[in-house]
Amino acid sequence: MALDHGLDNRKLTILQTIIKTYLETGEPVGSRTISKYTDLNLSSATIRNEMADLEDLGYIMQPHTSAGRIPSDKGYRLYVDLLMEEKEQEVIEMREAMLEKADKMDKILKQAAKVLAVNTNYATMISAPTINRNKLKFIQLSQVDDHQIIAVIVMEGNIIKNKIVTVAETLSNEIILKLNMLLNTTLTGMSIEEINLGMIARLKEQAGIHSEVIGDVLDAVAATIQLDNDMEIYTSGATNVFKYPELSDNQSAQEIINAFEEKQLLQEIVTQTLSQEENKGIQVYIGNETPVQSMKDCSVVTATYELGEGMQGTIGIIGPKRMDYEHVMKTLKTLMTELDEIFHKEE
Amino acid sequence: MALDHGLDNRKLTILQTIIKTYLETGEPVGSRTISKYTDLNLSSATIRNEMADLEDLGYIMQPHTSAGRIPSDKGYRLYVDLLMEEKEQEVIEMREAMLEKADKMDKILKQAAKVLAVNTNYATMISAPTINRNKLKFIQLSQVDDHQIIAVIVMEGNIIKNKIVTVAETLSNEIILKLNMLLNTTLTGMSIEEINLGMIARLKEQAGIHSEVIGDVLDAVAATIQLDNDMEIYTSGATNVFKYPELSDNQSAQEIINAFEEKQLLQEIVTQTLSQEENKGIQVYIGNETPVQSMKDCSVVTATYELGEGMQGTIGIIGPKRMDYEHVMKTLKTLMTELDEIFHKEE
DNA sequence: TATTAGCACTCTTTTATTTCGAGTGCTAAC
DNA sequence: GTTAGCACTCGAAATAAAAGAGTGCTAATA
Repeated sequence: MALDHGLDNRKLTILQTIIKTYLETGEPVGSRTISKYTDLNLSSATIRNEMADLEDLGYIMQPHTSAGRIPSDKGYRLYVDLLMEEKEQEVIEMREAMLEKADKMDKILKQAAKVLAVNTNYATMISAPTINRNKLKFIQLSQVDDHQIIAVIVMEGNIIKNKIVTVAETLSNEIILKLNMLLNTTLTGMSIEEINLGMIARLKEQAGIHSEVIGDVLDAVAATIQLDNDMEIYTSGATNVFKYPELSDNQSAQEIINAFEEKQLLQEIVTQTLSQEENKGIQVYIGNETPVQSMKDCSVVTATYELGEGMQGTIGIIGPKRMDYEHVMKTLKTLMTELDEIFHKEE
Repeated sequence: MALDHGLDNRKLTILQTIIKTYLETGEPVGSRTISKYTDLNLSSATIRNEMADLEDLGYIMQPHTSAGRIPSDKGYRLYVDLLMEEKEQEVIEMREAMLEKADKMDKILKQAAKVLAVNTNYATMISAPTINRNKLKFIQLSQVDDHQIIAVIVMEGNIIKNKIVTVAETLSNEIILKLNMLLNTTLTGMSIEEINLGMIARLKEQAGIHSEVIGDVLDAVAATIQLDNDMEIYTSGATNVFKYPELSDNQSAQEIINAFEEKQLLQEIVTQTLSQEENKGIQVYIGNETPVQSMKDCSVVTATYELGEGMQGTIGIIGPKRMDYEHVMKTLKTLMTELDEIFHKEE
């Protein structure tokens, strides 16, 4: 689709030049610079006229009179939308770096976040896939000692959770064996959403005198699996924000880094991203568009990756508004592909 | 023991006043301030003479001529050593805050770090107990699917580790049962250190045709348990460093926060702390005394907590050199006690 | 002999003033 | 429609001046 901005080619070129230059330098861009670095062959005066127009249209702004222009959020938005149109791909040797140390999913993701941060020079986050609709693959109770049972739950994708349940009575081996059989035959292949009260009631019934234990265990299982319980989020490169004066100055650095430490706020970004219906691709939040107020001076680029069966996680990059969108989007796409392949091969 | 500084009472009072005042204000302390705020009833001139002496002795220093004095590392050291002598305790309602959300150890520790950070306004870290000498409580293999076995390992203190092992051949239920028996009878109650090659050889022998599996599994177990693999470290309040101008200014903030994100360096502090023989108590590293160079402008206070059986972890507080040592040490002691009790009750 | 008042001196911090230059908007000419 | 030219604006950097906090030293004092 062609984008519906009311700009002729020349204005567009000028706008793009302003943005690109500003991305590099971080300094307001003046008319002379543009007249020199485009092949439009226009004098600075002409450029000035066009810039005045662009400012009227809201695409650029002046920090103060007699300064050059910087892109407004609207300007960035147009730029990004234009970028989105040209789909490109280019595989780099990310995978190597990622697989090197990776054996389990959490390590892969941790590593991916780091690779991404180093690669882009921005702060990055990756959320582990939410397992809401993910299926139970295997569940096992084992007696640890007289009053403690450990429940190990393996989900599709080899995500492992465990939980220690304290029970009042000591259970014999046979009983535990029976409970395991019962749990596995009933629950294996089900998603968390599908395990409802009726099913639990039926299970309890079948468990007979041990219905209490089953209840406790199921509660524990549910609690353990529950995604909102603790959505794992891996981050890296938070200190990259110091590389951009416009972020490191004020207390914005503090706010951003705090968000990265507490992870509470990052979670909101994830939730927001996953809730978008057409989330196949990449989303860009510029300035105030971000779901999290403390990042209103940043841009946030997110992407969703799939593990099949409705399992999906989010990758996010947080940087200054003058982020190198082109590079970021390309890198993100690559990473998504890589993750897809790694996880599908692993399984 | 009385400390062996060569200071008379008056000098000591003056030094302490300088330090305390500086802790509060962060500004160099002048002679007039001291003459006013002590009950020594001395004029500023006299104080000045004493201060000149103290400076000669290396306890205080001037940032520049005609500024007040600030404590030197040596001055802090004396102050801290004096504090160490007066043992105090005071139980506050930390436990509530900590137990509220805590069900597993990692959550308790995470929460503890947070509570501590909020309580002190410094950056905090807690390392999960290293399980080097910790004993195996229970081990269980389960078949997840045709070619994958999950090994769940429970250590003393209910620390749970798991690992998926891929096997070439499909194993029958009976065989897995047998292997479980074998592993548990042989290994339960042993510490990681005690599991040596001879034992592994014997196990393999007993496993007969499945010796290969046993070997793989044991390797996995060893790898999983190995502490250097990944020492878990929980942190909180890294952004507290912004509260102290002397840390937030330069790039020191960046370095510290980076250390907190990467955790690599924090690990060194932990290792260092745990390697001290007389580590029962609290250790204070002032400025250059710290094991980690990037924290040379900070003070690091560490404490060791015990979970019995040689399992121990470290709690650390990182803040400016003008840290409120008194409060920190008191809080740390309380927290240690709390942790001890919580863990010993839980078990 | 220990303490103190007094004073000149030092060095940072703050504030005010100046200068410089990048960039603009406007006008008039091409 | 484009451009050269010019006066004007405003921030940033440079410079200068003033203020203040604190010291070290000397000489007087108890």
